[in-house]
Amino acid sequence: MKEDLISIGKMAALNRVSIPTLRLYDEKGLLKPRYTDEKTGYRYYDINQNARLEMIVYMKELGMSLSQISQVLRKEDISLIEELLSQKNEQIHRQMRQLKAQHDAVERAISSIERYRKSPSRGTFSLEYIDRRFAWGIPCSCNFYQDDVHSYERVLRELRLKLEEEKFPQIHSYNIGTSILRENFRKGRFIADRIFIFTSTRDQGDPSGLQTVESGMYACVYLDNYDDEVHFARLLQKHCQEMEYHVAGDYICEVMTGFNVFDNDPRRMFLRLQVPVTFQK
Amino acid sequence: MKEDLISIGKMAALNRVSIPTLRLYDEKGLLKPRYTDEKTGYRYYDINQNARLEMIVYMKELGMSLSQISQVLRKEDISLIEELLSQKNEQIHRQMRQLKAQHDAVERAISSIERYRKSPSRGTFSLEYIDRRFAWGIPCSCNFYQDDVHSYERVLRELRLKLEEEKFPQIHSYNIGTSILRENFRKGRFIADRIFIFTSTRDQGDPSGLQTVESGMYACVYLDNYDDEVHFARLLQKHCQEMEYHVAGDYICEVMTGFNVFDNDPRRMFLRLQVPVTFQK
DNA sequence: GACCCTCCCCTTAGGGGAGGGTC
DNA sequence: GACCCTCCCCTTAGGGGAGGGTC
Repeated sequence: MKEDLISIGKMAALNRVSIPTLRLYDEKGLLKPRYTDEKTGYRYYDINQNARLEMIVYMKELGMSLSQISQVLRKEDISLIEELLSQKNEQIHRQMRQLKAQHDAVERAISSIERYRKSPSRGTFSLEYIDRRFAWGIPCSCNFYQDDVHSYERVLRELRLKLEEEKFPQIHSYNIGTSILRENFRKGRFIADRIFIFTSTRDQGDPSGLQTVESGMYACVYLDNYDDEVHFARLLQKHCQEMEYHVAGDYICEVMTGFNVFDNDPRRMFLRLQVPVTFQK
Repeated sequence: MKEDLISIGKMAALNRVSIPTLRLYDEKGLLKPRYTDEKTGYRYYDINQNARLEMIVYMKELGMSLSQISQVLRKEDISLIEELLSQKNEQIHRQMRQLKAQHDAVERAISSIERYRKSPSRGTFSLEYIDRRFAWGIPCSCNFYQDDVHSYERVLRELRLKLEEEKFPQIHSYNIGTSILRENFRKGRFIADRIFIFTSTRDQGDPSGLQTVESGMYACVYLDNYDDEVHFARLLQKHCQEMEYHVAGDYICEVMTGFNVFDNDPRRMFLRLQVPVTFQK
């Protein structure tokens, strides 16, 4: 009988677990040594306890927590295992979706930084083809072009609140845009129309308010400070006149990156002002 | 100036984080309040600190740890962010692979339990078509049919050790098999040949020793205790003779489930003894 | 009265000691 | 001399108090 008993070190080596792990399992009641010396406190395991330890290791591989494992071992109920495994399966699916969303967000962040690196200098005009985008947003509750300096941030907070209600994941990783209606822009009236995020794909359950921003040629100007938006928007408008571009849609101010760690000035951002244009042939 | 300062509660509500979170960020130096009253300890934030808090929340969404975030914020180095994001991307891929493996293991466990529920009673003979399987294993270092009672477990441990060296994931979730060469089985000589795991797919990097177990008709018998293997293997052999099956390959003893929590007897398992057969037409 | 403060304890699954006995 | 013991502290990112001051 006695020769079947093995020390904690042997038991640990046999099953490739650590000694502290076995002590923890003893404490939690997951695996009590067959015999514990009352005087010395030495733990002695029966070699047949390997099977139980293997079960524990197996269930841990399945991603079960120690308390779940201990439940299963106490009740010896196969239905309970099945239930826990089904739950586990759902949890894994949730984690996968989350990981996928996180991956997308990281990818967005990386290309956003890359784009920032290669951004043209302040005041550069461009004429670019921009692919179709999708936008989700709300009307601006106040005109931040006129109101006080914090009104833009209030509007932004309203948007974020709505996004959270709609359960958008990673809400900080989308480009933000604000628009001015075509007619207002053409006449130099700065009246904020909508605020929204751009999302290139429509995979997140397609919240009802998703709008399409059509592809096309856009006249753009780049800048790096929010305070200069109005000034450069006027220059953009003049630029369109000079180049004889026909303004074909609403003006958009797009924040190209959420990253502005390198500067503590919150008004400093990487912006692209843009307006869709067509040409007389 | 003063009217821009807001209390911790306001700051928390504005950014939808908790008050303890803000206290933690203060302590860790991630976000120090603009002003802290020396007498009362009250924290007062500047409304412009929202931007920094948003950055922190954003980086957390990307899955970065607080210490990484604090690094980034201290150094204000965009290359560091890019590096961390690339690392993060790799980490996400690792986690995805791991999650996938865990999912497969859980699925295996669930169908294994389902199969156990529907298993025929002890001693039932069957003639089944078994699809092609893959096996990875080692020769048995001793003949556990003859040696002492623990020799099977020693051989099993050797297998597990090798599996770990080969970096098999979730090594407890595969069915285990042991084989006897065809000639030995036919002549009633119980000499253990190989011990291995069955893996239905060959997706895990295809370790070199992977062998194919061909599909075909198998004569089988089910039982629930390891100690009865030899007895039922002989019955299986006799059964083949009676039914005029031609034994066409090696005998295999397959452990159908890793789950034996419902019984503390380690020799109690759900087994299917099997041998491939052909027929005289 | 609502808000804020500083402790302090709690959560997972162990790892890494120190200081002291035991095979 | 190698092995084992019991504390005790440490890791993440906060959450939930208690007990006591503050807007």
